[in-house]
Amino acid sequence: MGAVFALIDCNNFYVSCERIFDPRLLGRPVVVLSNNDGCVVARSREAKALGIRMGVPLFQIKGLVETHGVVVYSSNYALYGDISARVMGALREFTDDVEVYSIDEAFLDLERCRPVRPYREFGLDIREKLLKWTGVPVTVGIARTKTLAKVANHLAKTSEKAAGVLDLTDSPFLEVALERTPVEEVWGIGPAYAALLRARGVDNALRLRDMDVRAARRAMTVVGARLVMELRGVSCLPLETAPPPKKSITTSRSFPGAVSKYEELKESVSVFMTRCAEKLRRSGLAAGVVTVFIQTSQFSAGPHYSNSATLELIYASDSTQELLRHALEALQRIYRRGYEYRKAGVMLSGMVPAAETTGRLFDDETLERFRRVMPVVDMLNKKYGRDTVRFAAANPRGRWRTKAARRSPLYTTRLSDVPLLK
DNA sequence: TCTGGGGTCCTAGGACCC
DNA sequence: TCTGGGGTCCTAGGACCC
Repeated sequence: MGAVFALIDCNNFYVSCERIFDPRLLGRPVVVLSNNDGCVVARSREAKALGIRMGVPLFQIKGLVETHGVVVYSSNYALYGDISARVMGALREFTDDVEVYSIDEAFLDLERCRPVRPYREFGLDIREKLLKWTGVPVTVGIARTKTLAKVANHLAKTSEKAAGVLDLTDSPFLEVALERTPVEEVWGIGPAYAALLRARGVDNALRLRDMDVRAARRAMTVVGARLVMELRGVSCLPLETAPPPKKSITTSRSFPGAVSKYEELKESVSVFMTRCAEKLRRSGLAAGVVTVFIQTSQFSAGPHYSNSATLELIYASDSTQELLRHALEALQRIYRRGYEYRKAGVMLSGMVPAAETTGRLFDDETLERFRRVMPVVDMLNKKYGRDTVRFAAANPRGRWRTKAARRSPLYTTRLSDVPLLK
């Protein structure tokens, strides 16, 4: 018998994280904003009920926020990342076969959980224990393929009767479930494919399942063909318990206001490169390609400019110092005076395992010093806090710094922010 | 009138995910 | 005034090579 997939999805994850530490938020409309306090990226059930849509800019719902006392938070990724790790850790109490799919979702193979109880019972157990252990409410969808588990999860969220768990394995309800799932809700169908499918009368998951596979392939590449098979119960997407190595690492930010000066862009790009290099070393990788991009606002009326420069390194590196030099060279190439920049970013690619970096022809003493300094910097910053030791160019307090006016305390990751019991 | 053919690599763009 | 960030995969088409 094949796998039985359970998709565990945290409900309104960012909002749920905030609620753990401030129970007064229970029952109230709460939203969490994207970087720079720009758009809504998470909504409590009450906020959804007010008609606040995903991705809407904050300034467009100001009226609603005031009238209904919506509680607004800046995003607090340190907190969400930490809670996510706890949730995933809790899931591993049930089985080692956990695929961490995103910050708030995981797939499990229930066939490999012992003892095998009725799947629904198992799902209810997971739900109850996760709530008790982590404070995060979750929804569980169970089916014979990942795509069907997604469908089950989606339905479980909206059905009272499901009580947070829906098992569609060998279910007489399967066809009804598919029929009730609008085509755009299917995993892998975005706006473009949805429009294309609807134009052909394929408006729900059942019709998509019964679509000719070759037609699906023509319209949506092999991804679409695979998707149709998955809806038919033929598993094409296996559980991936070990994450594949990263192919690229990006750090980019929008600025809260216009940035025109080269010096300020240089500061921001230096900080972005520092963050990228930190992530790189944490993954045990070195990068052979550095890309820097800068752009003006896509919404402003003024003159637009957007450009990027990519540099290929002779030797892949994981040293902030070295990568920084290349990033600033790239920035110089694309910087033009007289524009109001609103966003910049750095991307690393061409990854190789750090341990396998090519030996250099002139492996001199200076280079060896470079190589030794980064682990020390990482260690100090881990112990005493980010940017305790940094390169002079990377000033994290510049005017370009991301706005986060309503961020909750770093409850779980900064000692001085840990809640006190009184 | 006819103007080689086939393989590989790279890139840009488009689609999707959370 | 104010509009996020970080990823992946697939394909077509051009460059290049023999």
